[in-house]
Amino acid sequence: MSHRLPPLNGLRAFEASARHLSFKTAARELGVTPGAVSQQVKNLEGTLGVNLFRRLPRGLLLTEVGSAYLPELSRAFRIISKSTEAVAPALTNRKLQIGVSEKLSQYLPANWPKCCVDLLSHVTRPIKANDPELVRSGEIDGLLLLERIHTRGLSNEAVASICDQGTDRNIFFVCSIGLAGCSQSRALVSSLVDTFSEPVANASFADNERD
Amino acid sequence: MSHRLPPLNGLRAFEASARHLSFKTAARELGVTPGAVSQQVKNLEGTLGVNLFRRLPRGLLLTEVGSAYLPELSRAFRIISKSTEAVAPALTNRKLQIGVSEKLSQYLPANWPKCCVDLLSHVTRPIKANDPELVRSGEIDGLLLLERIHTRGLSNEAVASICDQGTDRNIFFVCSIGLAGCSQSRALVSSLVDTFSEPVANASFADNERD
DNA sequence: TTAATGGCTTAGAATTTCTAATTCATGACG
DNA sequence: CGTCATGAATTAGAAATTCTAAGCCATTAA
Repeated sequence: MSHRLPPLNGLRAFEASARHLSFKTAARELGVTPGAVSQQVKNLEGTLGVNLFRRLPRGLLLTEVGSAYLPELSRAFRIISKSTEAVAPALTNRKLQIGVSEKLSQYLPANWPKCCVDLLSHVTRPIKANDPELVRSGEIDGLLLLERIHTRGLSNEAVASICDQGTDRNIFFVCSIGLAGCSQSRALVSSLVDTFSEPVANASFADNERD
Repeated sequence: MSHRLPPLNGLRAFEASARHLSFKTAARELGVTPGAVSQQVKNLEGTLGVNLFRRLPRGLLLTEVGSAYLPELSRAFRIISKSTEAVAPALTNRKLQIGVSEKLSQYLPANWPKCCVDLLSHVTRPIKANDPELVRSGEIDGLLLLERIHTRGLSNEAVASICDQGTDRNIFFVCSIGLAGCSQSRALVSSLVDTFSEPVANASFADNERD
């Protein structure tokens, strides 16, 4: 029996937006721009012929239809998610969701991490982020910054260095202790080292930054 | 809580292929070419890191992993499908306008579809038609034929078989992808199956037709 | 040995999806 | 009131994905 299905990516966009009641935050979760989410949801509404959200100037409200739809979709996605985990334990070698600071992203190659051999099998495309709370909350797995910041309880290592307007600056990798040194982290770190070609000397550097 | 989801279109391709145990027939259901389905599934297997099918020279076999995965996915898709119908009734309350080929109409009961219980609440009385362009243009919703025809971008499935002068022939149902599997289509198909009393097996003989 | 079948592969085309930039409406605040 | 900041809507064009078409291969059947 074949299924009648609306556009699946639109559903995913809707599900995330509805959980956050925000295209903006949904976009961050999905790793795309808010405009993309807005378009996906709009397209979904178009094919369904109903409105799922009421758009407010500062956010979203679910319509009645939307709130009837959401839990079902969440359930379906949860089934997919769980059964996928069960079926492909290889995914526990899952890709890490990485955050990169605005500043640092200017120094990364245009379509990093795609440009690094094999790196995309270890990390997803990064979102813009500065906040280690995102790591604590599990929203992202790791964070790359140009400054050392206050990260009690999190691993925070200088992993490479770049030259910014004549002065050397370190790249710091923030992640949970448990993730430090896992294969994905190692792949990430060594790709950064390669990219910026000069491995960081070991003990000196890490401390010339403010919090 | 965000979901870690594999490529959704790949999942749909896998689910259809697994039901049919054939990329070729799945492709018809999905309205694309077999190559496209093959690619989607392969890509899915790649991101999962496991094989879902064993490819035989003449068809497919589910791997252990694949057969554990299939029922869960079917369940998820069914949830999506049902909740979508519930949520967008505008799309589902409408009777489908059906076309039937001259040839086939000779084999249908005299006052079909009136003779089939409940079918008239799902489809209107059919017009005579052969041309899938009418489906593309939206002039009709579905087309019943005795031959497989070229229908790029449309679903085209063998749904029942009749005996025509000693030889078995299939009845093909052409409709837009979006309409495949909707409640009306299901009602139509199952009434045909009932009428001609011999359900069509899924992968085997539905395919000895050329386009 | 020949024909047919169904999956695989590949380049390039077609389509979808995304980004980046701008616009708009609202609410907060001095 | 102005001025800002926020978040959604809307574009054109770029980027990425997905599809087709055509040829290949191994297998089966006649």
